[in-house]
Amino acid sequence: MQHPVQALAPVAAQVLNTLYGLALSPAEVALQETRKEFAGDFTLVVFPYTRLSKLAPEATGAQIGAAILETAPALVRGFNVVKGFLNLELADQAWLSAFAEASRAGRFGAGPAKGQRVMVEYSSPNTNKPLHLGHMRNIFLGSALSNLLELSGFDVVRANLVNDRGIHICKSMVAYARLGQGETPASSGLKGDHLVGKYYVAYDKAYKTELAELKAQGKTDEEAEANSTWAQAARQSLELWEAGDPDTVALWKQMNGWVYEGFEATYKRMGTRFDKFYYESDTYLLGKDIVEEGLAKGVFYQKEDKSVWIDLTAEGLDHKLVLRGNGTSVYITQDLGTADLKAKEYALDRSVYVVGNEQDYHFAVLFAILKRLGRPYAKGLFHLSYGMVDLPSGKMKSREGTVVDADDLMEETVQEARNRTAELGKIAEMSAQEAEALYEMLGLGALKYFLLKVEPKKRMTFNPAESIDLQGNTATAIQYSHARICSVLRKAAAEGLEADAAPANYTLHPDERALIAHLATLPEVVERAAAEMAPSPLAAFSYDASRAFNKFFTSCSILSADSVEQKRFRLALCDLTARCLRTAMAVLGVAMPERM
RNA sequence: GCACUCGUAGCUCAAUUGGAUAGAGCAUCUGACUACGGAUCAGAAGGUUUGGGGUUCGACUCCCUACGAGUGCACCA
Repeated sequence: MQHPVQALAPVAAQVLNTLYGLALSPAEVALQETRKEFAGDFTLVVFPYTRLSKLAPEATGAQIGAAILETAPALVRGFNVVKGFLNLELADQAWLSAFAEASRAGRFGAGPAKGQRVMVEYSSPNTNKPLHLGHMRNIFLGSALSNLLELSGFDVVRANLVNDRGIHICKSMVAYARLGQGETPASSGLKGDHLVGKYYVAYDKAYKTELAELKAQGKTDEEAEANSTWAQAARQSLELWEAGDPDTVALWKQMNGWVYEGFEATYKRMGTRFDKFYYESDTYLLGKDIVEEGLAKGVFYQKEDKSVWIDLTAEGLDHKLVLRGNGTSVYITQDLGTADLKAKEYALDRSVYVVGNEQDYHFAVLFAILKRLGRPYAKGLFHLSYGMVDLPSGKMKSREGTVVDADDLMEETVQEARNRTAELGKIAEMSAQEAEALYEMLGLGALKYFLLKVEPKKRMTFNPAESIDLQGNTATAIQYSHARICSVLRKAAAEGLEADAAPANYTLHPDERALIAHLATLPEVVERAAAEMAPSPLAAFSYDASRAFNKFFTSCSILSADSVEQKRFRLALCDLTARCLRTAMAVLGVAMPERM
C-alpha cells in the first residue's frame, strides 16, 4: 500500500535538497498529520530550515510550499503557511488511488514477512491458585503482542513458562493431604485450579492460626516459625519432591493436572493459546554449565566460600550472585539456562518476556549477564514490563481476599453484555447459540480493550463496575460501528449493489477524506507498534477509525447517495473500514460481530 | 538510605516521540432530519500538564530540584 505521505516525503526531500542543498532521506523529512483545526493533510515544520533559507519562518514555508507544488502538481493541490508550519493539501486523486490500492490488498495492514523469529513468553503462572486480574493484564498483553508481531511479519512462538514446583505448591499439597478427604474437581464441582487454590488458602489460614497459638504460648516469631507443623510439613514435602518420593510426586502430578485443566478452560475463554510450554520442574536445574563457562571466561568470579558472582557495576548495576556456595542454583541461574534453551530450540532473533515491573531489575541483570557472556541472541532480548492493576479500593491482596478472580470477572462481564443486549432488544432473530457467542464477543472484548488501551508500564485502576461500561471509548462502541457497516453491506447485497473502490472521477466529501486518511495509517501504526512492542496504538487506531466512520455515516448517505457511482464507492469505503477494524481489533484479541 | 517507574480535566485515559490553541470517554448541561442500526452524532462546561528552576525559535515530553504514589535493593521464586 502506498500511503500518500510515502509519495510526498521524497518530493519534500528533493525540494529541500534543491533549495538548501540538504541531503535528507525521505524518512528524515518530518511530515506529520495536520491538526484538524488547520486546513491541509500533512504538515512540514519549517523551523529547522530557517537557518539555511535565511528567511523568516513564514517566508521559508512559502518558498518550500511553492517548490513542492511546482514539483508535484498531481499530488499536491495547495498549501498554506501558519507561523512556521507548512500545511500541504493533497489532491483528491492522491487519496483515491491510495484507497483503491488499499482495497485491493489481500491483508491491508499486514507487514511483509520479516524472516525473523520472535518468542513471546507470557502468562507464566504458579500452579497453586487460580488466575486473577493481574494475570489477565499479562495474558492479554502477551497475546496481543504476539498477534501484533505476527501481523507485522514476524514468525512468532507463544511460550508459557509454568512455575509448577516449589514451596508454594507444597503448601497446597500439604493442606490437601491433611484436609482434603479425597476431594476432586468432579466431587466438589469446583474447577481444578479453584480447588487447588482453596487448599492454598486453607494452608495459609491453618498456618497463621498455629503461629498465633505458638506465640500465645510465649514463643518468639522465629521459634513459632520453626515449630510450626504446617511449615515443617511444607518444607518436608519440598524435600521429598526433590528426592523424587513416589507418593509426593504422585500427589503433585494429580494436583497440577487439576490446575492445568482449569487453566486450559480459562485460556480458552480468553482466546489465547501457546505453542510451547516450559515447566520449571524441567528447567530449574539448568544453567550450572553456564556458570562454569562464565568462570572459565572470567566473566564470573568466585568468593572464598565458593559462591559465584558477577560484577555488573560497569553497567550501573550491582554485584549479583549466580550460584550459591553450596553449589545450588538461584533464580537467575535457571533463567540463564532457560534463555539458552529457548534460543537453541527455536533459533530466535528476538525474545520477549512479559513480566510485571517488580522484576525490572532482575531482567536488567539477566540481560546484562547474557551480553557479557557474548550470547548472539542477547541484543534481541526485551522485557515487556507492565504496571500493577489496582482496584478503586486500593491494591489487590490475595491474603485479604481482595483479588478479582479471572473466571468470575469474565462471567460477570459477559452477563453485563447479556443484560444490555436484552435491554436494547435488537437480536430477536438470533438463535440462542448465536446470541451466546455474541455475549462472549462483547463481554470479553470489553475486558480486553479496557486492559489493553492503556500504556503497559503505567499502573492502572480497574473499576469492575465501570470497565464493563459499554459506551464511549470501549470495544463495544467499535463493535457497534462494525455491526452497522455489516448491516449496510447486507442491504446493498440484497439490492444487488456492488462496491467499487476506483471511481473514474470523484470528488471526496471531507468526512470521506478524513476516514480514508485515517484508514491509510494502519500499516504504519502496525509497524510502529510492533517496533515499540506496544499493542495500545491499535486500540487508539480502532477507536478513531470507528469515530471517523460514525461521522461519515451521519453526514453521507450510502444507499441513497446521489449516483450509483457514489453508492458503490461508499460501499467500498464501508468495506475497507470494516476490514481495518477487524484487523486492528484482532490484534487485541477482540472479535467483531456482524449484528449486535 | 540507594536505584528504577509513575504523577495530565471531578474520574479513567491520549497526545504522531521536542512542534501550532494539550485531546477523548465517563459524569454534568444543551441540541439532532421518525434514523442506510440513536450502543450514534453535534455542541457547552471542565487544564498554571504535582510545585519550582533550566536548556530551546518551541517543553506534558529533555536536564536539575522539591513533593506525592509505587516497586526493587535475599545464598526466595
